[in-house]
Amino acid sequence: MNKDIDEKLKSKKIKPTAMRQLVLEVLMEHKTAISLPELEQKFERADKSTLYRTLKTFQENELIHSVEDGTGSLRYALCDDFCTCEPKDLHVHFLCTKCNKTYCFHEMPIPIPELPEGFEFESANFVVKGICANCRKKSTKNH
Amino acid sequence: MNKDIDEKLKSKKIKPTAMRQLVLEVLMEHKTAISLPELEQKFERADKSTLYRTLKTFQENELIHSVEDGTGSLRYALCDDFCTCEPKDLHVHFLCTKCNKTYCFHEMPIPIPELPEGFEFESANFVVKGICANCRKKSTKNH
DNA sequence: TTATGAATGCAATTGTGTTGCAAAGATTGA
DNA sequence: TCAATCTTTGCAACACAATTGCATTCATAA
Repeated sequence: MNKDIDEKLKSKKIKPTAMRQLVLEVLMEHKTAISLPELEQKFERADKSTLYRTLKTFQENELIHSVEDGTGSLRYALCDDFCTCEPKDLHVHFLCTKCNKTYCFHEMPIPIPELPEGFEFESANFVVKGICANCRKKSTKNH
Repeated sequence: MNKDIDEKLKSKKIKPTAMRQLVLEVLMEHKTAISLPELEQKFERADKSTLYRTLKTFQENELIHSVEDGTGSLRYALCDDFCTCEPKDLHVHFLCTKCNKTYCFHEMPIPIPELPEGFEFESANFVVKGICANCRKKSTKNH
């Protein structure tokens, strides 16, 4: 079993069960944010609620964050190493309307707008939609 | 029946049926964005799928826009008079985590970030979460 | 008036998220 | 080492929003 995985779990104080190791492995291999149903399909035979609770645990311990990308299902992605899921760690996400993948733009912080009098900021969800670089390339290749 | 309502429908080329007049009336009275289940509750006896299709029609004809506010259900709100639901008309929405209302900040356009090479912008959904002015007032009153 | 298309109402289905509960597994203290 | 306890997992069931099929009703135009 990959050493990286156990260390990542340990650093977030998550008990490294076999299931959690497997889920984290999938999350690390997957370059884009993944939904619960998608995660389910990555396993031959795994229980939905176990995966669900695994993701919840990961999220509570700030190993992953979730994105409401408007596809109807929440998507989850690994946090950066020093992410503590505070406003400073919020970043833009990009949903490709062609391949339906959701990218984390970790290096692109969400701009915090000046709110009207009396409104108090807590968090934000910023999803840009369009065509990703990969799909763009494909669509212009045979042209 | 309110003259405003018929004119609004007419200007968007929507046939003014009784149902549509009623739904638009509710949308105009409601100051915040409303979801399909919420809309359903505004009527004694109205069919879900009719309301659903009414909202779809309104949206296709750019009378209303939808927000994915992360509450699990899409919310709909009236567009500004000259809105054509293009990128220029995109604006920030605010979800109050206390009263669960979603506000349109029509005067606050969504900042369009510089995307990485090859990514193409189409649309965006920007939802700020926090405490709204109304809830803030309430919570500091008896203090 | 009749033929046509649009709108509505009802029932059923899909898909995602969530919970209850019992079994299995891990941990701790005697 | 064993028993008691807590955690995790697997299965079943449920809640809820969104969506579709189909028959009926309604509006419109020939």
